Amino acid sequence: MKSEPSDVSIDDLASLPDQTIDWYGVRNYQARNFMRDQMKPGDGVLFYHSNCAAPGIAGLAEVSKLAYPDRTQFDPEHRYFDAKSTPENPRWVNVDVKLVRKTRLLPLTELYTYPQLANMRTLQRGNRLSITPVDPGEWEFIQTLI
DNA sequence: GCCAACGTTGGC
DNA sequence: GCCAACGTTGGC
Repeated sequence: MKSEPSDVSIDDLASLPDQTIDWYGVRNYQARNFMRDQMKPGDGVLFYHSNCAAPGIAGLAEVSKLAYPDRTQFDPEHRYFDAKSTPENPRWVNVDVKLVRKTRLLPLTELYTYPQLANMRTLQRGNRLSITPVDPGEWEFIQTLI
């Protein structure tokens, strides 16, 4: 799961109550569907810093709550407000994510060097999704790097 | 700041 | 339903 550290960094997550955040702001249907349909409490999460000087995996986290309506879509003052969404028929959802532990920064440039990760979805050319599945083999390999 | 890639919008 | 225009993502 990608987060811009200028918005929410791994250290920000560590300082939050219960070290947990609602993963608000996803406004892409594919990424939303991953949260809605594939993610359940206890699932492992790679917390990734994107759009920053040192992009890469910054920590391990886990899903701590099933997907539910994203609070920010209903708030007209919020940058993620969606006028077409209603509480009766919400368009956007998010899961909650809880920190497991901060890791060393595993840079994107390093991830690209491992043949074991050659097919990792988030590393594929042109991928822009902020949330992508990680294969079990990729997950296990990454555990050995951090 | 550039730009490739790709998603969304809206006229027709 | 097509597709041009536009917006966003995110590495570099």
